[in-house]
Amino acid sequence: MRSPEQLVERFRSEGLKITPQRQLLFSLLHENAEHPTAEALYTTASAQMPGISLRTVYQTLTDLTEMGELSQVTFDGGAVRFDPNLTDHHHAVCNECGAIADVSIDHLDAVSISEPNHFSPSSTSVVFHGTCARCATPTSNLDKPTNNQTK
Amino acid sequence: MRSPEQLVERFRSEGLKITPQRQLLFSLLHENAEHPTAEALYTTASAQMPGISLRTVYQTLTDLTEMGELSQVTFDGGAVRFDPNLTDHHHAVCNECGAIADVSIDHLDAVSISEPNHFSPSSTSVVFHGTCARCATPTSNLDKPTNNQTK
DNA sequence: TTGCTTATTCGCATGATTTGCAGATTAGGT
DNA sequence: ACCTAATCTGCAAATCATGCGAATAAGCAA
Repeated sequence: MRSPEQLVERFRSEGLKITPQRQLLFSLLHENAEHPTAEALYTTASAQMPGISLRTVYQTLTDLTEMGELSQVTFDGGAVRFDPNLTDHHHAVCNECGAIADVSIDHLDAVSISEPNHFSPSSTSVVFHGTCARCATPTSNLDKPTNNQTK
Repeated sequence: MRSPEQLVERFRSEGLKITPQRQLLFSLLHENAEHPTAEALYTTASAQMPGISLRTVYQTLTDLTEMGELSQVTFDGGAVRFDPNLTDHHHAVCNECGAIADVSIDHLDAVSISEPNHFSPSSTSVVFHGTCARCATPTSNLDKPTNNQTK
């Protein structure tokens, strides 16, 4: 996703309005690597802007997604998560705390479908499930995030 | 998933009852490569057993999943799909018709997470999006399945 | 600044999927 | 045939997401 400033430009150039709600969401999403759900963003946004509607959060997220500024990902049937990282990347989901990390992958080009399924892939997504560094460390079980997993 | 006969044995040995509803679902799932949703199974089951409850379908699918006889997969935020194929495999989703095919993957062992994310993967899942053979063939646009995609 | 036009916001209703619950039913053993 | 626990079923309810219309406000023009 572009910077809030660039998004403002883009919205203006497309005749869309710059509302405080949108500006807040732009900033909350900017370089956000937490893959938040709409609800999570709504909670955060509400703290800074009491009264903002969950409907508006969904609307803005949908708009940004349609504009290609945001991508949506879902894991294990939970709620949709929003990812402002538009670079080619994949995900690692922690089985313990549910945290989702962006990961780059080596040698993905070597991967191919075995048998002749006559399927032409236009995109490939890889999801790792496992234990994240924080949960793997027995020491300092303090500051561990609670399980964010939806399912 | 094991054969209906083997499942009957397993259920019996665990003190579970062999009901006609369960037997029907065993047979509908056996070697089913369509990755059906609970609703789809309910529709098919209802044709053969009018009156069967959607709740029972969900219950049985959940039971089989907990027994490790079935796995659940979701793509693009749609409804959960059930997969009786317990072998190590991955999926190809058609952007046109939404069909989901099981695929085996070559050289997956070569894939690794780039940077030191200190993440220990316990499992890896790969999903290809693209065009399936049937939708790629301009001829015989007859017998094409309608779009099954949930989203 | 004032006013106008129309995009946006907001709240509520609705839809889709899934699970909880409790009473009715039935499989399987005695 | 009878008992008892497992199962089935229907309905309520939870969760997540979208449609809709009325109220609001951004951006432009005068």
